[in-house]
Amino acid sequence: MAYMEIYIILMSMQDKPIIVQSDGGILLEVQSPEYGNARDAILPFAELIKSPEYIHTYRITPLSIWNAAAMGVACEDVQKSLEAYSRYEIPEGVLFRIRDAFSRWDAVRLTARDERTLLVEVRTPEIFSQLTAKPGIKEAVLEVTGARSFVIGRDMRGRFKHLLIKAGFPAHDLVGFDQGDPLGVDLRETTSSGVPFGLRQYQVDAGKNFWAGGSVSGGQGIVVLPCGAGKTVVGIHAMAQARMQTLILCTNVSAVRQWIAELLDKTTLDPGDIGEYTGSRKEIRPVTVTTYQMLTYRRDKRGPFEHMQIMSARNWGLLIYDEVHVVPAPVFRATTEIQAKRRLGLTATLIREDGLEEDAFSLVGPKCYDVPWKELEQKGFIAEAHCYEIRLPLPPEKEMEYALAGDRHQFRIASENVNKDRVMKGIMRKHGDEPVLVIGQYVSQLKRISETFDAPLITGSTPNSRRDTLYGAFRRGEIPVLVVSKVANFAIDLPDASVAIQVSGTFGSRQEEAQRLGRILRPKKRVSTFYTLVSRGTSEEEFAHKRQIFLAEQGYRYTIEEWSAHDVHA
DNA sequence: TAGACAGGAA
DNA sequence: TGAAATCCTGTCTA
Repeated sequence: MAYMEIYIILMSMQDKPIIVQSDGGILLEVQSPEYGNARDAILPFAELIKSPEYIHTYRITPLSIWNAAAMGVACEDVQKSLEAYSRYEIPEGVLFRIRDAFSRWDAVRLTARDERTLLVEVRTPEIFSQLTAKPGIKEAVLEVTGARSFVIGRDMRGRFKHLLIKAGFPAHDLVGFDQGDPLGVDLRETTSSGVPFGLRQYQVDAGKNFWAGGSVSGGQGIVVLPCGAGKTVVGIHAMAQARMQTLILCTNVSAVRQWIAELLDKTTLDPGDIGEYTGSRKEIRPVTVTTYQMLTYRRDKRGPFEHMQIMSARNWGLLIYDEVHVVPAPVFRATTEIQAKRRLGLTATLIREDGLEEDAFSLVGPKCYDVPWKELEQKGFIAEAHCYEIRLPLPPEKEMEYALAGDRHQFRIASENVNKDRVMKGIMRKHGDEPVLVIGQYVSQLKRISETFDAPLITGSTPNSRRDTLYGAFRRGEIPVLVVSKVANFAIDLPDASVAIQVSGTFGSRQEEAQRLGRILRPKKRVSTFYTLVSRGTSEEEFAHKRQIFLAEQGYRYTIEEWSAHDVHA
């Protein structure tokens, strides 16, 4: 394998753990004693792309540089970090592109001019002519006020920023924000159950960064924190600092309820101050919590968005985008219209697959905070977890069927490999009396497992009342094994288990994996163990790699175990 | 007022 | 690449 070769080459050399490639890719050796330091040094300006066992690949993109620049990282800092850990000289082309990206940051400034217009100032006359020739931007120019400046309408603020980033220039937005109607909200010193409540240092820092820039540029940005690090608390903190009416957007109804529960638990707000705007309730209150689907609902494809008006139903002072990496495009479009509102995005990972990261950057805001993992590790805020990928053979009688099947069918054969059942038995024996959660993708496979192990099964068609009963019984230890389908991705109320076994994964995205694993690997007293079962030599291995990216992103180490047919039957 | 369930959307 | 989950609305029942 190629990775293995690279690994051998790396191991045979000196102690510096990274190699910068001419395409901007960064290879990081995981086994190096300097791994942790190098990772924390490059993470502010590079994004993790691949994370197989020995070598992780990061990438530097214009967007990753702008995110860094927005957080106050300078070009020299990037250069120094790379030089400190790079085994070889850094390719000149890469340095050039880093400098170029930095030079584009702050090359275009947007400031308030009067009640109806904004002033755009660009760094050089060359950039001026380049931009004003662009379709869309050209039409937006109301008046040219100099060789490097022009005027646009206030209503163009979002559209302009969007066009600008597509043209390769992130706008530095210094226009400022609407005041928003006031809201009397403070953090409580003890939660409703009497437990002392205080912000953790990194939550304070995240809040500080979000407001950095004061009245003109403070109050827009994205805070990146791993699962379980208390993103909701960061949001609540921002509300308490803003003291303005707030609209909170979530991915699903469970998250809506969770937010409301957290607000009641940790702030001085009354139930009457907080509204739930979902399918079952339509409350608009000083603090309103809703779903993205609610906003994007339309009766038929060409019809209007029927609930989008809640964006302007009140004079909101702050918008919070929970899980900002999954915001649907229409919500971004709506967000272009309301650039005068303060906006906080919360996420565990900025990366999304469809290229909407530019929208998140230009319309919600640049990244304003992420935590060095080491800090979380040292303080025990990231769960201690052991992750195993177990590779096992297909049963001999399935091999021919697999070889002859089409791509789609192959994945299913690999997923439903019956050898997995045997391996599961072994795992359960090993963990004795610990509660075990079995997670899978195909309901038919899960049914089989559920029957084999005499364990209850929860799928999408399981009514909520039965789910609650089963969750409760599992939590109390009355049920040793619980089998769940994709509901695990969304169920916030899924009980903690210290052992999870994933028997089939998805074709799907990293976000989905992130969601799923994040729920399981929540910080808890006991060390958790996570197993992924993969059929060796099948298309499943490829998808397993995607899953590993998340684990590495969250700072987890994992181990690969190869099981032979003999091991499986032992 | 709450719930259960069907149907459509993406 | 496909399967299965979500949310919303609307209707019916108690």
